[in-house]
Amino acid sequence: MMSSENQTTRERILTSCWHLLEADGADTRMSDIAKKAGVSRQAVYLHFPNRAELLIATTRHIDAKNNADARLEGSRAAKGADRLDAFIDAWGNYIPEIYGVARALLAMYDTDPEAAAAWDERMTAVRGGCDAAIQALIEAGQLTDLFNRDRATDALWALLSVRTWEQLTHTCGWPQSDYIAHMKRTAHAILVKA
Amino acid sequence: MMSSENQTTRERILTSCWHLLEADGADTRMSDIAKKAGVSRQAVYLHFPNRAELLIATTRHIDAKNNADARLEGSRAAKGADRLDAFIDAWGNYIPEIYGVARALLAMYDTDPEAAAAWDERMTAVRGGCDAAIQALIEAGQLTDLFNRDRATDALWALLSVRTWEQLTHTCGWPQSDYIAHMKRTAHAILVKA
DNA sequence: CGCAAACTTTACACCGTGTAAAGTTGACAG
DNA sequence: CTGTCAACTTTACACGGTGTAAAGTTTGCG
Repeated sequence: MMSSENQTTRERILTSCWHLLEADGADTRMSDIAKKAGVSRQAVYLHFPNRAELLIATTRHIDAKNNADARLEGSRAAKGADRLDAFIDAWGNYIPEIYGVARALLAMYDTDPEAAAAWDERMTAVRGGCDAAIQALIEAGQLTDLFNRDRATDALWALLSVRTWEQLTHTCGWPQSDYIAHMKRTAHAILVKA
Repeated sequence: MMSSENQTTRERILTSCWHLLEADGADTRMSDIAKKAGVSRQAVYLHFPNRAELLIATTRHIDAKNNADARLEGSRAAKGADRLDAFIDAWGNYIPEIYGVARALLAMYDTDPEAAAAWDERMTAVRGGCDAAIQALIEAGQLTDLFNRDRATDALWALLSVRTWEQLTHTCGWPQSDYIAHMKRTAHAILVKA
């Protein structure tokens, strides 16, 4: 059934989508993507049922290309506050990679339930990473008394949101390295026992 | 020219828009607003040239109803870290008031330049408030050495963003008072000299 | 009476998404 | 060399929301 040929076109659509979202922004149209992939607009619908699913598939494609799981699991060895830092490094430096698609998905969050569900799923996974980092702090006896586990996870999760990254790096123009440093400092200041 | 009658209809549209955005969310249509105001959809266009301008006018209307300026200027008397707290109280407790319109405006940020400009203008004003609070810290010799004035303002601004408020109170379900307390604690932890 | 402002009603252009279906192309199986 | 099947193209269209256009209605008022 020609799976290698099929993959090639499908992949061309995915990477076109990816690159357009990175460059042109969240309002990229189906026809733009098709054009860039060198394919008719209808052909896109042969591979993806709708815009939301295309975007979702694109995130998965990016994850695969970036070994996302490996990058985000790399922090497992570290203990206590070191693990917190490792997680901030891993996730904080992964945000730029997915930012384009994230923006597009967020833009349709209010109108498209499928897009909302896809985004929520991803963010839940990130929250899982936050929780693991907090758990490591607890095990090392380093978590402030001011938070229980849930609240500490919420606080870290909010701190590391894509929108906060967007504001500091894009709106305020902070270099990525400054963003990472600031997040580590802030996370320590609010979460780690003195 | 019947300015009181005119105002009445215009105001009915504005408050309808306001309440619908608070209840139904950011995807409220022009026709919904018209219906709620007891007026034809076309009549809305007699008062506002387009959706963006209606939303902008609605924020101004809300500001007027809430004495926004007074609330946000109330912190002027306080000095140093007290002023920081006063600003967090004022702005943090004002966010819920404008959240509905903010969401709608943000939703069209990517597609409508007018909406983007209006939002940016408002957020610049908030940044001004952040800057004044940081300035108060500097004057009291209480700002950490780790930040210069600009960076400290950026950090506070990002911390107090509408989206972070949204995530903590809506997604995580924090009570408003917990949000305020957490923001004060965090702002102190990262900005105020020990 | 007659004008004018505020509004209604009807109609339509525009855009982007998604559906539907008939036509083209090329590989490969018998 | 022929028939078939999958991948893709082309054309056409329905839908929903925004915004424009223009003719009609109501009401107050000089």
